Amino acid sequence: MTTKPPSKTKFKKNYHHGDLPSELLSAAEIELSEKGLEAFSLRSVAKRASVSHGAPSHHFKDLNGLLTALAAQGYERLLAAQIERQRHAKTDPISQSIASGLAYISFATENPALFRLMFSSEKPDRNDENFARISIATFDRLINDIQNRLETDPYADPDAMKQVIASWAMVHGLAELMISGRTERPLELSKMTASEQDTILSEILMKIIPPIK
Amino acid sequence: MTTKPPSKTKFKKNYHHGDLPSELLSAAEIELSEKGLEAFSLRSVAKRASVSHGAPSHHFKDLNGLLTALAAQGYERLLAAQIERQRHAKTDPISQSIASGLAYISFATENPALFRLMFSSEKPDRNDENFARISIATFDRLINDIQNRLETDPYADPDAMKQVIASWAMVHGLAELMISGRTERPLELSKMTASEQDTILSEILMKIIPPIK
DNA sequence: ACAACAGTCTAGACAGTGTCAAGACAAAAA
DNA sequence: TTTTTGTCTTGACACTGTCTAGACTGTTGT
Repeated sequence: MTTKPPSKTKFKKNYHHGDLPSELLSAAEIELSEKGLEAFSLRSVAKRASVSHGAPSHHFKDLNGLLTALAAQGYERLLAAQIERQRHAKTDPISQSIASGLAYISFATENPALFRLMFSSEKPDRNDENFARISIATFDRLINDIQNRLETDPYADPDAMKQVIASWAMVHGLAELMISGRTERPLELSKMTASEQDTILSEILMKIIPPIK
Repeated sequence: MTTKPPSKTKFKKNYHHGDLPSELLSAAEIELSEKGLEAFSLRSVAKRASVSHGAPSHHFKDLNGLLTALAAQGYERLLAAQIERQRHAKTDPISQSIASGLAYISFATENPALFRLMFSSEKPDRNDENFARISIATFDRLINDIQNRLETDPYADPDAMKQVIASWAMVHGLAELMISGRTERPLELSKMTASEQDTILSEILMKIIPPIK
């Protein structure tokens, strides 16, 4: 079983050093996507990173601490995906909103366990500085998109804020229903190509775009 | 500690009998709402029902088996709450739809852990007969509501089906965002009375109602 | 009436979990 | 070189879900 040499050589990985924190994070992400949130285990993560079960505690306070960091990293990727998708979309406000929504949904369907960790779990510590900052940034970006579309500041105009919440709820709910398999029966998205799916999803999302004002 | 008499008397609860299954279910529901889904434990449920840790297995296959039954029971209550709320609402199709949505949201905020178990967890067995039947019934009721509103059959009219999904996603997403505390900062619902909240929520839900056709 | 049975619950064991304390080890600082 | 600091391992603890064997109760069959 001990195929690994005694690591006497300085070339070998290391005793410390090797950036264990980020190694643990990527191991955790793989574990999360393979086993799902509810079967996620800190000890498996440590094992996957070829490290003892007690090692993670020196870099993350807790199991929840690691999950908090993982979730924060997820928000960064979600945000990046939205920006990237908007870059390739038309520049009018509606196209930009749709692009953002489609990216949100893609992120959810491609990383369902991570998405649940970010939005539907009580495990991440919402008071964590990093987590709070980045998750609020996601919301602020949404506010900004809608502000461009409606040409009013949602924080000043209550009806605009309702539109913001409605839009977010719509996108978020659609993502949740999709990753829990509830749209498959009525929509049969799995029988379509990716671009056909985008078309359908865009049409659904358009339902929340107010008619020409 | 053993304040309980040896239960030699036939009056005392029992050895068997006493409808342990339903006693376990209600104990489970209390545990679920007190500790949350992620800290839920089968052994605590057994303890709360004053029964040994092995007892539940004779009535529910699994931990997941018990949670499946609990979730199914949740769907029944959700459906009942919607029907009840619609009974007290105006009879026009739009008021009926809004009433159904508000009941959905109330259910979620009053039973957040149960709601998550029903919709955002992989623990319940979706192939369970009872679970599948009742969860589909919930969706069918939604279909029916929208059918009344649009006067077309969503299964025949793709655009109507998109409207169905959009409406469901909206309500579901709003519920999810609320129970994860994400609407508090923008809406400050906790500072309002229940009826004020209903007004705001209704206005948000109205955003998905298509304009007079 | 008594015996056999089926249903119900208990009790103990097992592997797995997260967390904590004590120690071993390597690299940097003195 | 010695000390100190940061890093990781190891073992223990209480807890989890599941399985097995057995004890007890109530019913059925004769």
